[in-house]
Amino acid sequence: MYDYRPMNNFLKEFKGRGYYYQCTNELELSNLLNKESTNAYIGFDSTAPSLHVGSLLQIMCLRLLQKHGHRPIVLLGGGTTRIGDPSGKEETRKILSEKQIESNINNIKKIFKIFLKTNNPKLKPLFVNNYKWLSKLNYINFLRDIGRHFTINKMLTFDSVKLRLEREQSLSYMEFNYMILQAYDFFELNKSKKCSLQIGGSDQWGNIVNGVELIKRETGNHVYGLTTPLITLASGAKMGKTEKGAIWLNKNMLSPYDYWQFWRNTDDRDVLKFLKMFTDLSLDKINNLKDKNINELKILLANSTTEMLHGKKEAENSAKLAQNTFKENSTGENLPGIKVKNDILSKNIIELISFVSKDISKSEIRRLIKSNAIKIDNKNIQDEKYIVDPILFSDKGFVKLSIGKKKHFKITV
RNA sequence: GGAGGGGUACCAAAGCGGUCAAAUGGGGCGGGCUGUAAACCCGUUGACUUCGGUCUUCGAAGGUUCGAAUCCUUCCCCCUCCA
Repeated sequence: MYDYRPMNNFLKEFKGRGYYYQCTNELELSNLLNKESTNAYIGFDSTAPSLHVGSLLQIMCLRLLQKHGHRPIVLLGGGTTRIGDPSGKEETRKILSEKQIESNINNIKKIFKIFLKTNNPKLKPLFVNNYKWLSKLNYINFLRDIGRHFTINKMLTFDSVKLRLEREQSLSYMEFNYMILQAYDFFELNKSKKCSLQIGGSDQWGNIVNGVELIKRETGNHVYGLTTPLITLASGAKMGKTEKGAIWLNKNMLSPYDYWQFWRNTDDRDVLKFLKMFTDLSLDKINNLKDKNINELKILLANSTTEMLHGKKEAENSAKLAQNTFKENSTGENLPGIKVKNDILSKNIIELISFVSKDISKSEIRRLIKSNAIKIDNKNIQDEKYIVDPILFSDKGFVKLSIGKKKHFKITV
């Protein structure tokens, strides 16, 4: 029997933007979303004090959901963070202290408050912490009521488990239970928050399906799962972590300017894809942009993404700063300033750079100097013993230090 | 439990008594080209340095030796095959 009702708009856009990978029952889900405002959840890892760009796709899913009149539920896993998802992990994860997890969760919440801001009280994001219910579980009851729905035979076939076993890496009983707990989370949210949809990365498929089945068996409710593809860059690398470090979403961990730069430096081949995935620009509009100059598009991408996270003003400042730095080769007055004490300044250039960018070793600084990478006020410095002349400070009050072509600092005394 | 193979820098992988701070590839960084892209080319890639050198690294701890990543002993970990 065919159902000719049109596909739900959320799903349509979800697919159009490239978010779609798999769904447990697309047709039924489409009908449900057409019929009523639905609550949907995504769980986020709380092992770090911020989320990075790797989680952005998930966040965008919730944002899209909200745009289409459904309510996002953000699960910050105080409970499961204490255990650690074995999916994709080679080894057992370190266990964090409660205090750390609490503080992580609070920081991460800030990100969602930005992305999921709304005036409609019905669509406000719901924050839940699974520690609340997982910590109260009674072992015997849990085994009897929930555990009976899971067969070891099946659990052993899940990739997260299978891979570990195949490689003869140890998988603790604690981790083995992760998938059951995640299924239980969904069950709990279905019960208490009427949550009928779980979204996640494609690696979460197994965990999500478990939840869907558990709910069907326990309650007879039909709920759904939806997964997003793993985004790989044109270069083949995973998104989110560069060699310079993760692209964090919290301002205090990565400046808006660096965030802007991350997007500005997108590989040509990824630009349109990212515009669809990570901006609010309509798909029609993006399709019309195809022939535009690629660098214009990258700036558009950087502006849109930065504005969404850090606000219009920060986006504009970043764009302006980039313009100054790269196009006009300016003196750098808008650069983030770094205060340096006189005694460091009066030593030599190596000490100065070492102070400004403390993760570069002195040997490396020497190498950089030899390879023409260091500039003061756009002038190449070739002498290791160079000392910044105080006169340079006198007219504008600062000096621009450049390390390579992309790192620039405004040095003040 | 038995037999064998192995643990080397960010990763992969050579070296198997001195010439080893350790070949090669990937990655990173810097330079060139350009468009703050990709591709390509060149350089560089333990730390400190008064640029003469000095110090610390080859699973861990000991030992042999003028000298050890390389040989010996013990220990830890991983892999393959058999039971």
